[in-house]
Amino acid sequence: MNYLNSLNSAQKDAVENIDGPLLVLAGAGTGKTRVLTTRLAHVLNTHKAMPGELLAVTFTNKAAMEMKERVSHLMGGMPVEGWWLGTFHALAGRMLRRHADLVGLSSNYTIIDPDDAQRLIKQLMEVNSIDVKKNLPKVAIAMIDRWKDRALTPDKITTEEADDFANGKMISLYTQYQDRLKTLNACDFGDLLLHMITIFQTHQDVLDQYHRRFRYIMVDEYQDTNVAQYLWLRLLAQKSKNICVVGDDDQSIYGWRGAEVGNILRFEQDFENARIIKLEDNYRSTQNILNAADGVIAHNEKRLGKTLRSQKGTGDNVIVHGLWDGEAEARWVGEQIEQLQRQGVNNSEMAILVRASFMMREFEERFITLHIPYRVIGGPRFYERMEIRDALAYLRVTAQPHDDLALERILNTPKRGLGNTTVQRLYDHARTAEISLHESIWQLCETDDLKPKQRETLLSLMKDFERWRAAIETTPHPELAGIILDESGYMEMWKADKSVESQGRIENLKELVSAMADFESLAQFLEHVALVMEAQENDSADKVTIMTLHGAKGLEFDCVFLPGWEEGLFPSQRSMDENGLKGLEEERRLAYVGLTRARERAFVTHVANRRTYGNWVNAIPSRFIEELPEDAIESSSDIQPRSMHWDSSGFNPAPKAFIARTETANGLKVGGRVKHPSFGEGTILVIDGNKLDIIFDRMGRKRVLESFIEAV
DNA sequence: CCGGGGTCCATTTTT
DNA sequence: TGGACCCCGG
Repeated sequence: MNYLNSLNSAQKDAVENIDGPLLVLAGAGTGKTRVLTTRLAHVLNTHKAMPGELLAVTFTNKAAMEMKERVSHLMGGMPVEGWWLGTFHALAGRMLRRHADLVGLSSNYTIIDPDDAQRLIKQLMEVNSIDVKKNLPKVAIAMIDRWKDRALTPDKITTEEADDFANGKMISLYTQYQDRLKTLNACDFGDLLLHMITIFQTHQDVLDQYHRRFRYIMVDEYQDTNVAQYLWLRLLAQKSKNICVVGDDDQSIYGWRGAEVGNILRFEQDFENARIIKLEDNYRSTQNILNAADGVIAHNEKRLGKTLRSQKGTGDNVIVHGLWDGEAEARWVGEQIEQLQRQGVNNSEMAILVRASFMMREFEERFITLHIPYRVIGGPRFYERMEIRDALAYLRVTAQPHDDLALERILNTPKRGLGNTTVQRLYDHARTAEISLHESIWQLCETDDLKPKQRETLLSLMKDFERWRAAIETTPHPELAGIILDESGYMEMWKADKSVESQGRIENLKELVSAMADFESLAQFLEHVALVMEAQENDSADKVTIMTLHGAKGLEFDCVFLPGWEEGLFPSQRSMDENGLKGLEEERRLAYVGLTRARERAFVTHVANRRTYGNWVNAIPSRFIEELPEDAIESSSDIQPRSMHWDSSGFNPAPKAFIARTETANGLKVGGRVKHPSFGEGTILVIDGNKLDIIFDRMGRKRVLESFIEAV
């Protein structure tokens, strides 16, 4: 097989060891994806299994898509439809469609998104007279999510675990939440796995069916699995024992979301006669970068341990640089970027990886003034946008009348005069009669509980939905979606809207409608959208990337900037307070992930003064900086020794006097209309020396240099 | 149904 | 510091 020739011996070993449990411990940049895809192709090529007999699991849709493409390519363009290759959630969801009745759902159940889940728990908390200000619904839903991560159904929660939150009613709330979901014929993300585990544990015949089907199981990013995912895999693998997991314990950074590093650390004990193959040849980074990363991660106690060997040579030292404050840091990074540009590095080969998103703004502002093109990763996703969620709600109610959450969302959108009082009355009736909102509306419209105006509006809306529903059979679904958005007045609402964003929203809606054409039916589209819909990145321009360290996992760049390496920020204080040593070790893994994203150059910075929540605080360099091996780094600092004298009070004056003015030397005034060569027109908000804060009509608020601005 | 003003609060977020 | 949320007055 010629595809084996390009692999090193450890990789080849991992590809050819097909039977029995196998852990591939794949360090950063050691060709993990390549091993996984080649192995899959190898199983097929050696006729050990047919495509339908393989189960391949990833965490992200992106990873799943990439894997499909690469395997298909290796197999000479073999079609991948119908393969059991996807995310945990997509695969479990697909199984659950077939067996939904075993957990009291019907197969057309809806998958609710985190936003709906939060609204649902909030409603329940209010019904239970829990003060939702003191007990944030966000926290309640997080508790439930964490329980689900550990495969704990309400009956398995101990009083101790539920603690005092929500007047000690969390267990009951969890039960009510699950009941409510069942009534709604809905699942949240965690349920997809949890229900399947329940089914496997209570219906041996169903489990047998999958045992017969799946001869080989492969799992990517195993270090990020939670208990539920682990149990699901274990149940599926217990017969064939042919399970191959790939991962890196040093890159486990989602513990706060329920991931258990323990799963990968324990693999040998969990699966008898398991083999471990370590991939330690690194094809990505220079040895200096690897030494730096290794020096940091070596301080962690709980790890399997491996040492990366660069196949690229020593390279440059990792730069460590201290600066006065965040502004100086952004300025310095900007200068380095300009210098690298002059050396011929593409913008798209440079990235700023921050610990927390609030740190992004300072870089954005600086890049705007310097005209460095950049892209921020981590804004709201396509399907999280208001207009998309609204449109989906219309489609969901059309497809499934009893989807209460969707119906509630659009009942008064666009405004129809159905205010809070009406909705509350409908809900009260629904609850007492134990019926859905949809039924409740029909019933109440036959009484005179509601005012005639509301009754008419509701009846007309319900008739609209009936009409659209009837059209599902006869009208192609993208066309139907267009009709719905039109006839409901939703599209009109945005067309009439004069705000800056409305044009973008209309375009998003059009994009949604055209995206539907890729699916066979409305139902199939809705199934897909809940789990998979992503913002399409049609932005191929050459830009510097600004993103969080978490977002950067799996990516690589020539040059990586790692700002904010300060105690309290990185490692994050909260992480350490809440999770102690475990938290600190996860932060350290984050540092490891950050450094190993770099191919050629890495720049670590820290500042002496960081502004957080509006006040200035002194900062000391992160302990991770001390952990960097001296001979792999080159250290310098702009911080004047003088600055060390006035610390400790916690209340320092701002580093620079800020004198507010209302007019610039050239006569531009606050409130005046101006024009910028790349951002278009806007209004001056604040004047700060030669810098202006301007609200641009199309781009929002930005800080720019006066020299680029002219009055309109 | 809207906007003004006060208050409270702050990480990371694959599905 | 600034954004999200809520209450109240028009």
